[in-house]
Amino acid sequence: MKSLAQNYRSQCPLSAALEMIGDKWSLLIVRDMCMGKSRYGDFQNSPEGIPSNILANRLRQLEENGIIKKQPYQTNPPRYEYLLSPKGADLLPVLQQLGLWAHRYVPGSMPPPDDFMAAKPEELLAGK
Amino acid sequence: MKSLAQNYRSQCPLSAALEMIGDKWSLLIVRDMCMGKSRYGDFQNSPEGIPSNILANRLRQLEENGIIKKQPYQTNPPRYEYLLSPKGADLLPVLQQLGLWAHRYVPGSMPPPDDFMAAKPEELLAGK
DNA sequence: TCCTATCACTTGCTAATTGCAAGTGACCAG
DNA sequence: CTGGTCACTTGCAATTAGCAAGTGATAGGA
Repeated sequence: MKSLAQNYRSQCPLSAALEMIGDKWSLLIVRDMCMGKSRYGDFQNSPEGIPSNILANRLRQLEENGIIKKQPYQTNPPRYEYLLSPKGADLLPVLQQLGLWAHRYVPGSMPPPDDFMAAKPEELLAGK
Repeated sequence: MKSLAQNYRSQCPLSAALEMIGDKWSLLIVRDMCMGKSRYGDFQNSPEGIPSNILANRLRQLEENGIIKKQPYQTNPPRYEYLLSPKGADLLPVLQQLGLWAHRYVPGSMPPPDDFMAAKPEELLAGK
C-alpha cells in the first residue's frame, strides 16, 4: 500500500479514487474477484482478454493501493492467489451502481448478474 | 452518441462502462458538471489541472457517448457550454458511492460536499 | 531420463495516448 | 490599433498500452 503522505492531484476524494482505479482494466479485475475469481489465469480468461503484462501491472498497483492482497496457495512451485481486502470489497457498491447504469444506457449489454447485485462487501472477504 | 451496434470488448455492462469513462479525467468533468460547472474554462480551473488538449478530447468523447450535450450560450463569438444528458446525470449515484469510498479509505481526502451527496440526478438537468 | 504440460509471469518492440507549452481565431473594450 | 478573453488546436517528447513470444519452476507420464 502506498505510504501515508500520498500526494494526489487534489484533496477531492473522487480525484484520488480515479488516480487509483481510473483506467479500463482495474475495476474489471475487482469485478472478477467479486465473482469469486482469484488466480492470474482466471483473470486472463475473462472475456475482455486483458493483455498479460497489463494484468501483472494492475495486480501490482491494486496491491500497492491496498485494494487486494497477494497470498501463496501452494509452495511448490510457489503460486499466489489474489484476494480482496476490506478496502477492495467496499468497491462493490460502486461496481453495482456502475453496472446498473451501463445496463440501463448501453444497448446490448447484459443485466448485472443476480448474485453480483445481491452480494455484500462483507461476504467477499475470507469465507469466499 | 456512438451508433447502435457498438462493439464493446464484451457484453458485460461494467466493461462497456469502463470503455466509455474508464480514465483519470472523464468522471472529474462529470463531477464538475454535477456541481454546476458548464464551461470549458470552468473545467480547466478545477484544482486537478486537466491539460487543455485532454479536456477538449474528453468533452468530445463524453458527447459522442451521449453523456453530455454541447449547446451554444452566445453567438458572437460562438461559444458553447456543456450540460449533462439524462444518461450523464444518472452517473451521479456512481460518483456518490465512489466519493464515499475514497473518503473512507484515502487518508487526507475531504468528505464529499453535502450538496453533492444530497443531489439527485433529476436536479442536474435543465433548471440547474 | 526425457518429454510435455501448466501456471504465472516477463521481455521486446511498436503503436497509441498523455501531458506540457505555445499558438490560433473570433470577437470586444478602450 | 492594442490588449484581453475564451475556447480551443498544434507540436513534440515522454509515458503507457498492447501484441507476441519467451522464461522458470515444477509435476506427470512414457
